Amino acid sequence: MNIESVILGFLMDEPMSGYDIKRKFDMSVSNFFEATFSGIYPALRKMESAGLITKEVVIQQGKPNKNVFAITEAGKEAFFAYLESPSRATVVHSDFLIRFFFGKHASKEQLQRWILDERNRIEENYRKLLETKESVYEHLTPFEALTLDYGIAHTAFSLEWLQLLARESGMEV
Amino acid sequence: MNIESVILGFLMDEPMSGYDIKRKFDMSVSNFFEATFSGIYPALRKMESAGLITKEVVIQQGKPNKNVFAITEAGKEAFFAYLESPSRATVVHSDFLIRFFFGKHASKEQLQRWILDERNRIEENYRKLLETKESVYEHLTPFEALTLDYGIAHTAFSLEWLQLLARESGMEV
DNA sequence: TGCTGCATGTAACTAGTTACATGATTGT
DNA sequence: ACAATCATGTAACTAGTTACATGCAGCA
Repeated sequence: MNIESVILGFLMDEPMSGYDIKRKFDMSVSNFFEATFSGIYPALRKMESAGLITKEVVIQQGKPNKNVFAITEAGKEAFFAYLESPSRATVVHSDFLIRFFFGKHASKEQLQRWILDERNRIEENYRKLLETKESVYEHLTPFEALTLDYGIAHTAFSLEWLQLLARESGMEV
Repeated sequence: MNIESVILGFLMDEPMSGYDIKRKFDMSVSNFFEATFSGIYPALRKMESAGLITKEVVIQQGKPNKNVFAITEAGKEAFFAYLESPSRATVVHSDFLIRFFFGKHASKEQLQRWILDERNRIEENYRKLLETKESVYEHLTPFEALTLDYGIAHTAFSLEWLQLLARESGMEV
């Protein structure tokens, strides 16, 4: 999976602007695939050149104009080709776990800071996911809803383990 | 965290060759940071130029010679500077969850394949982690042992959820 | 007066991956 | 005969990130 496949997946439902796409990323798959504007805009341009999507400029009043992209037949084929391609293993990059692994070289203050920062990040994510669930859950496909639930369960799991790691490494929690 | 910081962390304990370092990656932090030879060797070269490590050629009988790298004072400082630097959020890249999210566009056969492949990967990882635990657990620092236990618990969690996702999306499991 | 939201993009860089390339030894 | 282990590396590429750059509308 790369950013292009995911954008094509979004455009399977409805045409969107780069800005819409960014919001869609943040509200749906950001827990297992993050995207930035600097990744999205060049990707859209490239996909337009390749004939996978078409651009239409929409004039708005009181807001900047926007480029709305729609998927083409070639784009749909590319998306289905992605679904057919062999799936790849999940990749995790955890700075927290790397640091914790080397914990014997760290001061108690450093350890405490890492745990606190990580907890804050996870808790914020947890709140965000619950909020998303409340606001859009009934409009989701069963698959989308399940990935959201998975995200919530995963966050809860991480939080519990973080607490365990804190306790076991002598932090007062 | 980048590959250099992790290599420095390994070399804090003992000098190692690129090959040793690769094995160390695979046996310890591969669940939250993967590395390949093509990443390790250039990194070692760069770190040697920067004076963070020194190289010593060790002649072996019946085996190729190896370049053994040891951390320098400057290297230790760089490692401690890493530990002091602000920690970064965990990044997950899950092809499986992206595909599952777009499940409404997939055939039952595709879904089944994705779930099966993912299960095989997780189960293999689970076996690997248990094996690692059996063979080296007593030689680990408490921090290393805890990250290993976390990995095992996390794998179990993923497996349970995978089963749930399979059931909920109409797969016979 | 300043912040947030809407909206788009480029330039320079970094950090990796994939594929290629080699070769001896040990075990099955 | 073949695979696995030990051992090192380069070249070309990809896929992103960070920082920079702009500007209007609406709200407080």
